[in-house]
Amino acid sequence: MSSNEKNDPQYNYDSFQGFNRSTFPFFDDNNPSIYNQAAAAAPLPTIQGLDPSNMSFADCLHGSIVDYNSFSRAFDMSCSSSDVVSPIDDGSNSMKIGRTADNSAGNNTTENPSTPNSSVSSSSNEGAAAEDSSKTKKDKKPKGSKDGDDKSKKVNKPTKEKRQREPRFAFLTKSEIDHLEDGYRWRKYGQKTVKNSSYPRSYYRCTSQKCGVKKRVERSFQDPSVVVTTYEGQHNHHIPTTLRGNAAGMLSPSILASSASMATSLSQEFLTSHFLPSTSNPAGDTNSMHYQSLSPHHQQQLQVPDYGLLQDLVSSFARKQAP
DNA sequence: CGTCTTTGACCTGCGC
DNA sequence: GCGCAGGTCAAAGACG
Repeated sequence: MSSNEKNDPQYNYDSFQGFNRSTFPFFDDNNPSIYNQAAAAAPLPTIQGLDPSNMSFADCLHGSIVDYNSFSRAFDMSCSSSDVVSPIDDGSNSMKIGRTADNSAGNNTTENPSTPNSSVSSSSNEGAAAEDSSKTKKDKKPKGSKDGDDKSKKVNKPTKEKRQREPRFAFLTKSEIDHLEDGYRWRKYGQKTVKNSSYPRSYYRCTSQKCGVKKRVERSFQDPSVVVTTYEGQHNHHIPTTLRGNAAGMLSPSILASSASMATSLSQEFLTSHFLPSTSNPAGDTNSMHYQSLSPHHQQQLQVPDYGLLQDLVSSFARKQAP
């Protein structure tokens, strides 16, 4: 955790990799859940450039379909205001994402080769780099070895190229479940305690080969009922069909439409989700991330599921979209 | 047996 | 340069 993150609640945030009505189940016109009904009480805006009927949350994560920026701009609802009080602005939950320097360097090393991020010019090389990186890492000394040479080998990667972060987006979810199903399969590869937080941060990686998407899951220190999920990178594959359980179908609009129970379950998880993207970065940094903050008004309402709040957010979005 | 989680060690980047 | 904190690795164990 860097001190600047403590001081700046608006963490650098990269381009928001997509959004659609299906991201929130109640955006799904076919979703019979009560949330959908509630949301239907007021017309929902159509997000520019999106086909709201044929995208899933996974599509959103896949991120190759839409212009993220349109949504990012749309949801830039409080970044410039003075009422920014992030529920994750306690330092404890802050990501180590204040790496604008890294990002601005425009280097490429690891991560998902499929990213459409135009800033990544050598995607193929990037993918290769990712594999090489993992190989070299695996070549490192066995645990417990004290050989200094091995230690140097462990860092057998290009040293001049700073690590480039994938586009990331985070959202808050009021849920008792830490690891929310999103349709993809994840392998947990690490867990760290976070400074000033009693809740650990878990690190997940997509289990699909050649898919370097990662995500971090942690609980908000200030509001333990809120799960902060941060995705990094974009999937270069479809949702696995061999998921255990029903995760693969949970986020498919068509299945949502045919399975009220699943839809309801999902809706509960996402009921109080708040996507907090922002493109307010004046430097146009494409590899940084802003954790958009909620206004006190919204924060207060975050305490309880409130359809009105969701509509509020949507309305705010609609206003932003209006010319 | 394959997959996933746990967990301590190690690496990296940043601020001082 | 040093220390801190975040991020990652990979062996070991758990689980189905």
